[in-house]
Amino acid sequence: MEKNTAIPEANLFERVTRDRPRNFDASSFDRALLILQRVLMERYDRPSLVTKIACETGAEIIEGLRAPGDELNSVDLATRFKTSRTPIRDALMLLEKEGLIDMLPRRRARVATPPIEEIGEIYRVRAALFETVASDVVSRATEDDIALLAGLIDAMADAERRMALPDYVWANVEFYTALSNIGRNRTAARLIDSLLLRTLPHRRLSLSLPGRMARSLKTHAQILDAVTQRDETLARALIRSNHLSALEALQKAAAEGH
Amino acid sequence: MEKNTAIPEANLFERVTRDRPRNFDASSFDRALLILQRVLMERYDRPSLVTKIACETGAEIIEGLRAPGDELNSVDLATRFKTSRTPIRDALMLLEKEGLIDMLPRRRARVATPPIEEIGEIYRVRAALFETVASDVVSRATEDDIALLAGLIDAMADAERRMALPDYVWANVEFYTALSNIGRNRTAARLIDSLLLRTLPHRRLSLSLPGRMARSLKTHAQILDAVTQRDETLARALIRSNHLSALEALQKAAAEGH
DNA sequence: ACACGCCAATCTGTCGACACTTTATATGAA
DNA sequence: TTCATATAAAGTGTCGACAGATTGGCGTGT
Repeated sequence: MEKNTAIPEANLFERVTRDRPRNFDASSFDRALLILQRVLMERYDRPSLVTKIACETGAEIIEGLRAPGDELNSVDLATRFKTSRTPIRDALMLLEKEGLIDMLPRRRARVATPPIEEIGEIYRVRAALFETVASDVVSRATEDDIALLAGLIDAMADAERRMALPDYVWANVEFYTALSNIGRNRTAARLIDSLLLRTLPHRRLSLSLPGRMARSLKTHAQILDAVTQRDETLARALIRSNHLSALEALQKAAAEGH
Repeated sequence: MEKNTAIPEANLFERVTRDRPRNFDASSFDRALLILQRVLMERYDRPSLVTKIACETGAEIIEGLRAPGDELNSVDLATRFKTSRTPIRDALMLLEKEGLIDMLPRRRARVATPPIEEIGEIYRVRAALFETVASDVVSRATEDDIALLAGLIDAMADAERRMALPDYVWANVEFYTALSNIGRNRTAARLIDSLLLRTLPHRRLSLSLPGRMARSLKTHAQILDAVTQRDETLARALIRSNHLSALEALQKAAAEGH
């Protein structure tokens, strides 16, 4: 965030999107935006100013454009989005509720730096939620649903072949989203999405370990099989297994790499 | 930060608490306040104006002082709490995130009226979360923890003997809170609390069915036994069973009674 | 009596302002 | 130099105001 103590020539802030770094992945950013819209707007259609700001800023966090610990200055944001600080404040409160930022009273908001054990909790809670979703999916999935899931597995396999990490991640997210939809449990889906948000900033770490992507793909294909064969127990076990290995990979990568 | 420019005859709103109905249960209200503080403040100590308003208003909803569908007028609230509308708005956004009220843009906030199937989702999701907590509890509970749980079971039994429905509910909540603490999974505990909030307004309906309280008590005693004997599978099954029977009772009561 | 549409009153979202706090900078002592 | 302190700069929470949207009542026509 540029201090820019000089007079803020309005033209500098003409566009809402900030200057993006060289390796900025626009399509990945848009995916992040989409998820955020789903989580933040909940009750569909509420294209308010506040949610727009929250989505944009949240996507910047998820995409790593803002690093953990970075400050979120409400007056800078206000000038950037050309509004007053009131909507900014509301948007930041939304992001805090989603665990993407921390707000302490009278202090600037900061991009969240979740302790490692919280990450573990998130994965385990998400696994538990997804197990119940899986039960519903197994009992309700239609032929069309299964075809849809199969298509997403193909997309994941394609990304894996190309070793395209961001593509794989988002195809994976789509797969889980599809499961959530098939399960028809809106409450569970909302919580799962919310938890997903908090783990997305770390996704690179988790999947970058050698062989992790291939293993993940294999497990997901097995999940699809289990659903197809209406094997609830197996589906649940696979979902749990995948979450726990993802967590394990993440912890390992965090321990050695970064 | 008293501006004090307000009208001097503000004496009418001197106390923040509104006029309570004849059957107002102050101790129950305080219990509700406590839970709300835990959920809304998350990061401990943040006794801001906003959270205070949110807790007070949320407790009014939980205690049934505001019926589902009731309007929450921000200017009325502002005069009542002797502040401007800005903190009121923030507080209402907090309550919306907890599912206690619905806010549509440009429309007045209303006390939430969750559809029956959402209640079902909440119970099932909560059951899933508590099952994972139960696993942790079984493996980590110390002798002291078990003694604490036993004490809470006694309190529940006492309330059941006296047929004191509110006392039973809050003892029950304390029991679950104790389990959450023993489980040491803050993420799960936070979500469980949040889901609890949404079901509390309906608690009377669920427990008022004849025999329901006795059955609930029995199940909880069994849960304690399972924890004592480190029987994870049984503990999980009992927790799930209790949630599902509570849901069933609620649906039945809703179908016939109200 | 009812439906429809206009009007006034009310309420919401946003704004700029202000007092107080936190953070950064400059100053001085060891 | 380094540390502590004072002072300036910047930021946050809250306020009152305003424009536009929403609500509910009133009259008109059928």
